[in-house]
Amino acid sequence: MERQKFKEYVATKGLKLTKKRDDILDEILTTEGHFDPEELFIRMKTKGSKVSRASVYRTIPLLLECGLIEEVERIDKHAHYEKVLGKQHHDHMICMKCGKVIEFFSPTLEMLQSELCQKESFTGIRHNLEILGYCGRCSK
Amino acid sequence: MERQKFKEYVATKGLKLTKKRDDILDEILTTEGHFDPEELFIRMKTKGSKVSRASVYRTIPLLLECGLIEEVERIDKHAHYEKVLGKQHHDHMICMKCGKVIEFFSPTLEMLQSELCQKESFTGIRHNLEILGYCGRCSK
DNA sequence: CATTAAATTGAGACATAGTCGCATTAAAAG
DNA sequence: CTTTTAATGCGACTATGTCTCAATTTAATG
Ligand SMILES: [Mn+2]
Ligand SMILES: [Mn+2]
Ligand SMILES: [Zn+2]
Ligand SMILES: [Zn+2]
Repeated sequence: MERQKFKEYVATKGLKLTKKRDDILDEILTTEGHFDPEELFIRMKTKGSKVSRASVYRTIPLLLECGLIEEVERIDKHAHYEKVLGKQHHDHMICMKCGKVIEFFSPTLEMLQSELCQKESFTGIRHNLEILGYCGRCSK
Repeated sequence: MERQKFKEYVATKGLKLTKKRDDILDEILTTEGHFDPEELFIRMKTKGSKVSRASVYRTIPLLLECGLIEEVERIDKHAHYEKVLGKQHHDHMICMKCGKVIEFFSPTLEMLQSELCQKESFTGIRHNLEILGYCGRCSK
Protein backbone atom coordinates (compact mmCIF):
# COMPACT_ATOMS: atom_id res chain seq x y z
CA MET A 1 0.00 0.00 0.00
CA GLU A 2 2.98 2.32 0.56
CA ARG A 3 4.10 1.58 -2.94
CA GLN A 4 0.65 2.50 -4.19
CA LYS A 5 0.79 5.82 -2.39
CA PHE A 6 4.19 6.53 -3.86
CA LYS A 7 3.02 5.54 -7.31
CA GLU A 8 0.13 7.94 -7.10
CA TYR A 9 2.30 10.75 -5.80
CA VAL A 10 4.81 10.24 -8.56
CA ALA A 11 2.00 10.21 -11.12
CA THR A 12 0.40 13.45 -9.94
CA LYS A 13 3.80 15.10 -10.12
CA GLY A 14 4.42 13.97 -13.68
CA LEU A 15 7.37 11.91 -12.50
CA LYS A 16 8.25 8.35 -13.39
CA LEU A 17 8.06 5.31 -11.16
CA THR A 18 11.44 3.80 -11.82
CA LYS A 19 13.04 0.61 -10.67
CA LYS A 20 15.63 2.47 -8.66
CA ARG A 21 13.05 4.51 -6.80
CA ASP A 22 11.18 1.36 -6.06
CA ASP A 23 14.33 -0.32 -4.76
CA ILE A 24 15.01 2.59 -2.44
CA LEU A 25 11.47 2.60 -1.10
CA ASP A 26 11.74 -1.17 -0.62
CA GLU A 27 14.89 -0.89 1.41
CA ILE A 28 13.35 1.80 3.59
CA LEU A 29 10.21 -0.24 4.15
CA THR A 30 12.24 -3.16 5.44
CA THR A 31 14.27 -0.90 7.75
CA GLU A 32 13.26 -0.84 11.38
CA GLY A 33 13.85 2.36 13.31
CA HIS A 34 15.76 5.44 12.27
CA PHE A 35 18.12 5.62 9.35
CA ASP A 36 20.26 8.12 7.56
CA PRO A 37 20.78 8.43 3.80
CA GLU A 38 24.43 7.49 3.81
CA GLU A 39 23.86 4.34 5.82
CA LEU A 40 20.91 3.42 3.60
CA PHE A 41 23.04 3.83 0.51
CA ILE A 42 25.89 1.72 1.88
CA ARG A 43 23.46 -0.98 2.93
CA MET A 44 21.97 -1.16 -0.55
CA LYS A 45 25.42 -1.27 -2.12
CA THR A 46 26.42 -4.08 0.20
CA LYS A 47 23.37 -6.05 -0.84
CA GLY A 48 24.50 -5.72 -4.43
CA SER A 49 22.22 -2.93 -5.59
CA LYS A 50 23.58 -0.77 -8.40
CA VAL A 51 21.82 2.33 -7.07
CA SER A 52 23.84 5.52 -6.80
CA ARG A 53 24.31 7.82 -3.87
CA ALA A 54 22.76 10.67 -5.84
CA SER A 55 19.61 8.63 -6.47
CA VAL A 56 19.22 7.84 -2.79
CA TYR A 57 19.56 11.49 -1.89
CA ARG A 58 17.22 12.48 -4.71
CA THR A 59 14.53 10.01 -3.70
CA ILE A 60 14.36 10.98 -0.04
CA PRO A 61 12.68 14.36 -0.62
CA LEU A 62 10.03 12.63 -2.72
CA LEU A 63 9.25 10.18 0.05
CA LEU A 64 9.14 13.03 2.53
CA GLU A 65 6.78 15.04 0.35
CA CYS A 66 4.32 12.21 -0.03
CA GLY A 67 4.44 11.47 3.67
CA LEU A 68 6.01 8.01 3.62
CA ILE A 69 8.93 9.06 5.76
CA GLU A 70 9.63 11.88 8.19
CA GLU A 71 12.73 13.65 9.27
CA VAL A 72 13.16 12.84 12.93
CA GLU A 73 16.48 14.24 14.03
CA ARG A 74 19.25 16.36 12.70
CA ILE A 75 22.21 15.70 14.89
CA ASP A 76 25.92 15.59 14.19
CA LYS A 77 25.46 17.50 10.95
CA HIS A 78 23.36 14.84 9.30
CA ALA A 79 19.71 14.10 8.90
CA HIS A 80 17.92 11.04 10.19
CA TYR A 81 14.60 9.71 8.94
CA GLU A 82 12.13 7.01 9.78
CA LYS A 83 9.29 5.47 7.86
CA VAL A 84 5.83 6.53 8.86
CA LEU A 85 3.99 3.31 8.03
CA GLY A 86 1.38 2.50 10.66
CA LYS A 87 3.33 4.44 13.26
CA GLN A 88 1.65 7.49 14.65
CA HIS A 89 3.54 10.74 14.94
CA HIS A 90 5.82 10.93 17.94
CA ASP A 91 8.69 12.91 19.36
CA HIS A 92 12.02 11.85 20.82
CA MET A 93 14.13 11.88 23.93
CA ILE A 94 17.78 11.25 23.24
CA CYS A 95 20.28 10.09 25.84
CA MET A 96 23.45 12.15 25.58
CA LYS A 97 25.47 9.36 27.14
CA CYS A 98 24.44 6.10 25.48
CA GLY A 99 22.51 7.45 22.52
CA LYS A 100 19.31 5.64 23.40
CA VAL A 101 16.26 7.10 21.68
CA ILE A 102 12.90 7.05 23.46
CA GLU A 103 9.85 7.68 21.31
CA PHE A 104 6.86 9.27 22.96
CA PHE A 105 3.54 10.76 21.99
CA SER A 106 1.35 13.08 23.97
CA PRO A 107 -2.01 14.31 22.65
CA THR A 108 -1.90 17.07 25.24
CA LEU A 109 1.41 18.24 23.86
CA GLU A 110 0.11 18.23 20.31
CA MET A 111 -3.00 20.13 21.31
CA LEU A 112 -1.00 22.69 23.22
CA GLN A 113 1.19 23.31 20.20
CA SER A 114 -1.88 23.93 18.06
CA GLU A 115 -3.06 26.51 20.55
CA LEU A 116 0.31 28.20 20.62
CA CYS A 117 0.36 28.38 16.83
CA GLN A 118 -3.09 29.88 16.77
CA LYS A 119 -2.02 32.53 19.24
CA GLU A 120 0.76 33.54 16.85
CA SER A 121 -1.41 33.31 13.71
CA PHE A 122 0.98 30.61 12.58
CA THR A 123 -0.09 27.65 10.48
CA GLY A 124 1.90 24.76 11.89
CA ILE A 125 2.63 22.04 9.35
CA ARG A 126 5.02 19.86 11.28
CA HIS A 127 7.28 20.03 14.26
CA ASN A 128 10.27 18.44 15.75
CA LEU A 129 10.75 18.13 19.48
CA GLU A 130 13.92 16.59 20.79
CA ILE A 131 14.56 16.38 24.49
CA LEU A 132 18.20 15.80 25.28
CA GLY A 133 19.31 14.41 28.61
CA TYR A 134 20.02 11.09 30.28
CA CYS A 135 18.04 7.88 30.16
CA GLY A 136 17.10 6.01 33.32
CA ARG A 137 20.10 3.76 33.15
CA CYS A 138 22.58 6.59 32.51
CA SER A 139 21.10 8.96 35.12
CA LYS A 140 22.23 6.70 37.93
CA MET B 1 28.81 39.93 33.99
CA GLU B 2 28.84 37.47 31.07
CA ARG B 3 32.57 37.87 30.82
CA GLN B 4 32.83 37.12 34.51
CA LYS B 5 30.87 33.91 34.10
CA PHE B 6 33.06 32.87 31.20
CA LYS B 7 36.19 33.70 33.15
CA GLU B 8 35.09 31.51 36.00
CA TYR B 9 34.12 28.66 33.72
CA VAL B 10 37.44 28.79 31.95
CA ALA B 11 39.24 28.84 35.30
CA THR B 12 37.44 25.81 36.70
CA LYS B 13 38.33 23.92 33.55
CA GLY B 14 41.99 24.76 33.76
CA LEU B 15 41.76 26.69 30.52
CA LYS B 16 43.12 30.09 29.71
CA LEU B 17 41.18 33.29 29.20
CA THR B 18 42.76 34.51 26.03
CA LYS B 19 42.31 37.68 24.06
CA LYS B 20 40.84 35.79 21.14
CA ARG B 21 38.23 34.06 23.26
CA ASP B 22 37.33 37.38 24.73
CA ASP B 23 36.98 38.93 21.29
CA ILE B 24 34.66 36.16 20.19
CA LEU B 25 32.49 36.49 23.29
CA ASP B 26 32.43 40.25 22.72
CA GLU B 27 31.20 39.91 19.18
CA ILE B 28 28.49 37.48 20.26
CA LEU B 29 27.35 39.78 23.05
CA THR B 30 26.85 42.62 20.63
CA THR B 31 24.93 40.42 18.21
CA GLU B 32 21.16 40.66 18.26
CA GLY B 33 19.18 37.55 17.39
CA HIS B 34 20.41 34.30 15.91
CA PHE B 35 23.80 33.77 14.38
CA ASP B 36 25.83 30.99 12.89
CA PRO B 37 29.56 30.41 13.37
CA GLU B 38 30.55 31.09 9.78
CA GLU B 39 28.72 34.40 9.66
CA LEU B 40 30.20 35.37 13.02
CA PHE B 41 33.69 34.61 11.77
CA ILE B 42 33.23 36.62 8.57
CA ARG B 43 31.85 39.54 10.54
CA MET B 44 34.86 39.57 12.83
CA LYS B 45 37.23 39.34 9.88
CA THR B 46 35.48 42.25 8.21
CA LYS B 47 35.90 44.32 11.34
CA GLY B 48 39.62 43.65 11.15
CA SER B 49 39.97 40.94 13.78
CA LYS B 50 42.81 38.51 13.27
CA VAL B 51 40.84 35.63 14.76
CA SER B 52 40.80 32.34 12.89
CA ARG B 53 37.88 30.19 11.82
CA ALA B 54 39.14 27.35 13.96
CA SER B 55 39.17 29.53 17.05
CA VAL B 56 35.60 30.62 16.48
CA TYR B 57 34.49 27.02 16.10
CA ARG B 58 36.56 26.00 19.11
CA THR B 59 35.14 28.72 21.33
CA ILE B 60 31.48 28.01 20.62
CA PRO B 61 31.33 24.73 22.57
CA LEU B 62 32.86 26.49 25.57
CA LEU B 63 30.21 29.18 25.52
CA LEU B 64 27.54 26.52 25.14
CA GLU B 65 28.88 24.53 28.06
CA CYS B 66 28.90 27.48 30.41
CA GLY B 67 25.41 28.49 29.32
CA LEU B 68 26.16 31.80 27.66
CA ILE B 69 24.71 30.72 24.34
CA GLU B 70 22.28 28.04 23.19
CA GLU B 71 21.86 26.15 20.00
CA VAL B 72 18.50 27.17 18.65
CA GLU B 73 18.13 25.62 15.22
CA ARG B 74 19.92 23.22 13.00
CA ILE B 75 18.58 23.80 9.54
CA ASP B 76 20.17 23.67 6.12
CA LYS B 77 22.98 21.57 7.45
CA HIS B 78 24.33 24.19 9.78
CA ALA B 79 23.88 25.16 13.38
CA HIS B 80 22.47 28.45 14.63
CA TYR B 81 22.98 29.90 18.07
CA GLU B 82 21.78 32.81 20.14
CA LYS B 83 23.07 34.40 23.28
CA VAL B 84 21.15 33.67 26.43
CA LEU B 85 21.78 36.92 28.28
CA GLY B 86 18.63 38.14 30.03
CA LYS B 87 16.43 36.24 27.59
CA GLN B 88 14.42 33.44 29.04
CA HIS B 89 14.34 30.08 27.32
CA HIS B 90 11.99 29.91 24.36
CA ASP B 91 11.17 27.81 21.34
CA HIS B 92 10.69 28.70 17.71
CA MET B 93 8.20 28.70 14.89
CA ILE B 94 9.82 29.00 11.49
CA CYS B 95 8.00 30.12 8.35
CA MET B 96 8.87 27.80 5.49
CA LYS B 97 8.09 30.51 2.97
CA CYS B 98 9.65 33.75 4.19
CA GLY B 99 11.97 32.37 6.87
CA LYS B 100 10.45 34.49 9.64
CA VAL B 101 11.27 33.17 13.10
CA ILE B 102 8.73 33.57 15.89
CA GLU B 103 9.98 33.05 19.42
CA PHE B 104 7.53 31.78 21.99
CA PHE B 105 7.52 30.50 25.53
CA SER B 106 4.88 28.48 27.29
CA PRO B 107 5.21 27.46 30.94
CA THR B 108 2.52 24.84 30.35
CA LEU B 109 4.60 23.33 27.56
CA GLU B 110 7.70 23.23 29.73
CA MET B 111 5.80 21.65 32.59
CA LEU B 112 4.26 19.06 30.31
CA GLN B 113 7.68 18.09 29.02
CA SER B 114 8.92 17.59 32.57
CA GLU B 115 6.02 15.26 33.24
CA LEU B 116 6.66 13.32 30.05
CA CYS B 117 10.32 12.91 30.98
CA GLN B 118 9.41 11.68 34.42
CA LYS B 119 7.08 9.12 32.91
CA GLU B 120 10.01 7.75 30.88
CA SER B 121 12.52 7.95 33.76
CA PHE B 122 14.41 10.39 31.58
CA THR B 123 16.41 13.30 32.97
CA GLY B 124 15.76 16.10 30.52
CA ILE B 125 18.60 18.61 30.28
CA ARG B 126 17.52 20.71 27.36
CA HIS B 127 15.18 20.54 24.45
CA ASN B 128 14.61 21.98 21.09
CA LEU B 129 11.16 22.48 19.64
CA GLU B 130 10.82 23.83 16.15
CA ILE B 131 7.42 24.20 14.59
CA LEU B 132 7.60 24.56 10.83
CA GLY B 133 4.77 26.05 8.85
CA TYR B 134 3.58 29.40 7.53
CA CYS B 135 3.45 32.72 9.29
CA GLY B 136 0.30 34.85 9.29
CA ARG B 137 1.38 36.85 6.29
CA CYS B 138 2.38 33.81 4.24
CA SER B 139 -0.68 31.72 5.16
CA LYS B 140 -2.93 34.08 3.24
C1' DC C 1 6.48 -3.26 -31.55
C1' DA C 2 8.92 1.09 -32.80
C1' DT C 3 9.43 5.92 -32.08
C1' DT C 4 10.01 9.69 -29.37
C1' DA C 5 10.09 13.19 -25.70
C1' DA C 6 10.79 13.79 -21.15
C1' DA C 7 12.55 12.25 -16.91
C1' DT C 8 16.14 9.63 -14.47
C1' DT C 9 20.47 7.79 -13.78
C1' DG C 10 25.57 7.23 -12.34
C1' DA C 11 29.90 9.23 -11.98
C1' DG C 12 32.42 12.28 -10.14
C1' DA C 13 33.31 17.25 -9.49
C1' DC C 14 31.88 20.60 -6.40
C1' DA C 15 30.03 22.93 -2.14
C1' DT C 16 29.60 23.69 2.65
C1' DA C 17 30.21 23.03 7.54
C1' DG C 18 33.10 21.62 10.61
C1' DT C 19 37.47 19.15 12.53
C1' DC C 20 42.27 18.10 13.16
C1' DG C 21 47.52 18.01 13.35
C1' DC C 22 51.28 20.56 14.04
C1' DA C 23 54.55 24.26 14.38
C1' DT C 24 54.37 28.70 16.59
C1' DT C 25 52.70 31.91 20.07
C1' DA C 26 50.62 33.43 24.33
C1' DA C 27 49.07 32.88 29.15
C1' DA C 28 49.90 32.33 33.83
C1' DA C 29 52.41 30.28 37.56
C1' DG C 30 56.60 30.39 40.17
C1' DC D 1 62.38 35.91 33.40
C1' DT D 2 61.68 31.18 32.86
C1' DT D 3 59.01 27.38 32.37
C1' DT D 4 54.98 24.85 31.46
C1' DT D 5 50.87 24.31 29.48
C1' DA D 6 47.27 25.66 26.59
C1' DA D 7 45.72 28.27 22.47
C1' DT D 8 46.31 29.77 17.93
C1' DG D 9 46.51 29.92 12.75
C1' DC D 10 47.02 27.60 8.84
C1' DG D 11 45.71 24.51 5.72
C1' DA D 12 44.72 19.79 4.89
C1' DC D 13 41.11 16.80 5.68
C1' DT D 14 36.36 14.74 6.56
C1' DA D 15 31.50 14.31 6.18
C1' DT D 16 27.22 15.29 4.21
C1' DG D 17 25.01 16.64 0.59
C1' DT D 18 24.27 18.91 -4.30
C1' DC D 19 25.03 19.59 -9.10
C1' DT D 20 26.23 18.85 -14.06
C1' DC D 21 26.07 16.26 -17.98
C1' DA D 22 26.20 12.41 -21.10
C1' DA D 23 23.95 8.05 -21.32
C1' DT D 24 19.84 5.40 -20.19
C1' DT D 25 15.13 4.37 -18.99
C1' DT D 26 10.37 5.24 -18.90
C1' DA D 27 5.89 5.62 -20.64
C1' DA D 28 3.07 7.62 -23.98
C1' DT D 29 1.88 7.46 -28.78
C1' DG D 30 1.43 5.65 -33.42
MN1 LIG E 1 11.12 7.62 15.93
MN1 LIG F 1 15.52 32.74 19.56
ZN1 LIG G 1 21.54 6.44 28.24
ZN1 LIG H 1 6.27 33.79 6.29
